[in-house]
Amino acid sequence: MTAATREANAGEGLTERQGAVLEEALRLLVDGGEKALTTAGIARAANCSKESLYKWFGDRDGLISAMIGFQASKVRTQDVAARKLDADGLHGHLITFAKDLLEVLSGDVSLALNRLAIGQASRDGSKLGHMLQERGRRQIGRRAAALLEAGRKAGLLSFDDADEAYGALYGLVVSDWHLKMLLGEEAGEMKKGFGRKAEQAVSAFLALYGTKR
Amino acid sequence: MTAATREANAGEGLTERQGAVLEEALRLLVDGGEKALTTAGIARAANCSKESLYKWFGDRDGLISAMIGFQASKVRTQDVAARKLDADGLHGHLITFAKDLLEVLSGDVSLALNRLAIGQASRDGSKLGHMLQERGRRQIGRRAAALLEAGRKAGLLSFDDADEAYGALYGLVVSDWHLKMLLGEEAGEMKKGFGRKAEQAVSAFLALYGTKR
DNA sequence: TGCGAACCGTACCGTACGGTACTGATGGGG
DNA sequence: CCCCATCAGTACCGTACGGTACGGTTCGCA
Repeated sequence: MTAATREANAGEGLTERQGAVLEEALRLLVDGGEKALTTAGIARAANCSKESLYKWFGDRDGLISAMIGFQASKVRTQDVAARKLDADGLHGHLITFAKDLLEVLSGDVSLALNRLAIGQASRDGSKLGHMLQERGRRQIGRRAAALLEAGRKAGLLSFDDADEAYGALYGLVVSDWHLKMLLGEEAGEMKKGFGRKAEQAVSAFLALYGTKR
Repeated sequence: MTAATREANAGEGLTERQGAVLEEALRLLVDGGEKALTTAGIARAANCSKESLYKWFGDRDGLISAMIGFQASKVRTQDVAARKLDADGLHGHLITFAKDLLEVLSGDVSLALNRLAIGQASRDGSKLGHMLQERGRRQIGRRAAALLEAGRKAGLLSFDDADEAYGALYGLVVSDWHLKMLLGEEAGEMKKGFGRKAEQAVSAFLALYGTKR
């Protein structure tokens, strides 16, 4: 809301100390959920004063926004090397992308932040929700778009609407696993199936959008 | 937790009055999110006393469980008529199923209950999450499984693992729309695209698992 | 008519949270 | 050596919630 919030949203301009505080806040959130994310708890866990929290981040919403921005700034998605692709290369890149996507979505920090944003979606006009999608999904979406476009340029993929193709890939890879994990299904048990799931999804995607047959 | 909770979970044994109270509680939840779901607020909105709430439902968790059971008991999924299927019939049933799935997932009561269960997933051992999946998703999943099995028996579909095929169908239909809506994306704007989305998804699914080509 | 159960409305209690104010300690710059 | 900014720690305030207790009312039933 205030200057402090705006500065936090920029993702930069954060003291190392402030980053450490946000790190501790994320740990609290992961361990105990939204209920554990109290200002007093953060101050206690991070050995700082509540007054400093309010000076740095404005209010609780600003602090949460800063947490999202801070976490997003740590996850940098490297663009795929834009070399020419053959069929095996595309297949491999798609597999890697699918595994990375499942890995990111099943990360406990990602799950905790998504739960937090979803819980607040009704009362804050989905400000956090938009932020999460802009900062998190947009990144991995761009990576996928670049990969799909490279596949099309190499004559390996055929689609009219890139968004539609990406939607199909995302759905085939993720299905309802994300929701199940958000609802509390043990992520540890599911991670063992990620490899098989990724291969099945990529095979299906290539059957739908691949030119080789 | 207590006898009251168990009775509520059974979905039956609810007085008409109690059903009306749960209806009002659901309305509060839809309108104002979890924060608006206070015992005092429910009592005020439903013109009942807090004491009655605690007598009927035990505690707040029991009341929420009763809300989930109550809502699930209202949504009865009619099994598909088990007549013999031709290709057009299967296609039509799949389209209907896809539209119904999108319609259910985008309903405001469904979204509100999913948000509530996700928000509590960290602190209640995912009790509500399991209940939501058992009572809600399981129903529509069974309907889909019956439809897919009928398609296979009619020689129109070919798959080894029914769960895998259902996962692909679900992913193609829903993609990331559910998450976007949970995060606060305006559901009204998206509903216009449901028809096209359903057709695309069913076409893709039939391209993957259909025997006719 | 009298009785008891169910229930509404409300007052009440303990607790915990968000946010503010104050005190004392530390440390760097003139 | 002093001054001032920063920050930790804590006490504090108002509020709101979950849960309980109690008085008053309605209604079914003998």
